[in-house]
Amino acid sequence: MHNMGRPPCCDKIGIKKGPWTPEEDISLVSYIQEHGPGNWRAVPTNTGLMRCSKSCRLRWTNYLRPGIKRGNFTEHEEKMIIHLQALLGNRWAAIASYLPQRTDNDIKNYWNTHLKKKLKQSDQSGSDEGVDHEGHSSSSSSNSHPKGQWERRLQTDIQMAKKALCDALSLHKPATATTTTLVVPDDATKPSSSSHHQPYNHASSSYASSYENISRLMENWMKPPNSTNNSPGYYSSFSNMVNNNTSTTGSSSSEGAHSTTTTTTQDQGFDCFLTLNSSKQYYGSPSQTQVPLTLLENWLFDDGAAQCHEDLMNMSLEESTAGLF
DNA sequence: AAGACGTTCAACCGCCTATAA
DNA sequence: CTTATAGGCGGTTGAACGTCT
Repeated sequence: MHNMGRPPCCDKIGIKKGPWTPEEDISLVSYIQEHGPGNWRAVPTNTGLMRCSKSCRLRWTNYLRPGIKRGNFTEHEEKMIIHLQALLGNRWAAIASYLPQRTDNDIKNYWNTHLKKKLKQSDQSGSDEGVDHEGHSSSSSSNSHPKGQWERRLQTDIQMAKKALCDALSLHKPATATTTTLVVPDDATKPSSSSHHQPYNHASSSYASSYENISRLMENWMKPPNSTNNSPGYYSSFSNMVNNNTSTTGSSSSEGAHSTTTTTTQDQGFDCFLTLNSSKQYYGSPSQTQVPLTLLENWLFDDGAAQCHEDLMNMSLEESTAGLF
């Protein structure tokens, strides 16, 4: 019956598309409350949602998942995105793994709508922060390189190794194990593990508290949206409520090896990042998260590192791979 | 006031990898 | 080993909204 071609991700017949309604959101959220995220294929069947599994997953990970922050990127976050994009290329999921409250989609959107433009402008005015821009030939991976995941990981690893080496050589900070930083991007490219293997039960209590908030949200949903708000008004209230009340949320995430366990006031994204290690408990490999943070701290907060980074970026991939293989 | 134009971002598409059968 | 499938990712789209003329 089935040909060799790519199988459809879901049965297209009768599948609803487009924006999610509050009712659908409630349905999805309450299902996940009970069963946890994952096994997305079963979600439409069990919830009665006329959505494909992918759509459900996307809706959850990019919008409904507790602990995500929307809009209002801080300067720190912006800088991080710029640096990480230069380092990792357009690997939004990997980048998002360093910004626990942000989704890859959000970061991608922010990059495309704000940062790209910004960087282009600063590029034209001749003032460059030492950041390699998207579209430049020295960019790590986004353009002319193969798109296979392992290749991208390899590239990232190489870049990280370069950076670690540079840090080690520059010696302007105590060398805190920067040489073992290669693990994270790899993990970050395998966020699925967080949703599949995450011990959901461990976080169930925090889930529960989250969903108490969600039920309160539902009350809000029943009210007419705030007139001053735009279409996502009820969603905003949802997000705010969740974010403001899930200080111990062990959110499940398919975005990366992270969760949010920190207090989430509006501008605490970066603090959150710095305390990320406190959240790794849900995802095993406890040592893996901490180390790259040290690295990142070095080069994100040390302006000198930008220059170093630029130097690294100017190294061609071929150079480095030639040495490695 | 209204139409044109620009921007934002939620959601979709199609490809990829991992894995189960 | 091959095939089928689920889940994940990045690129792209288009409706909604904002700003300009």
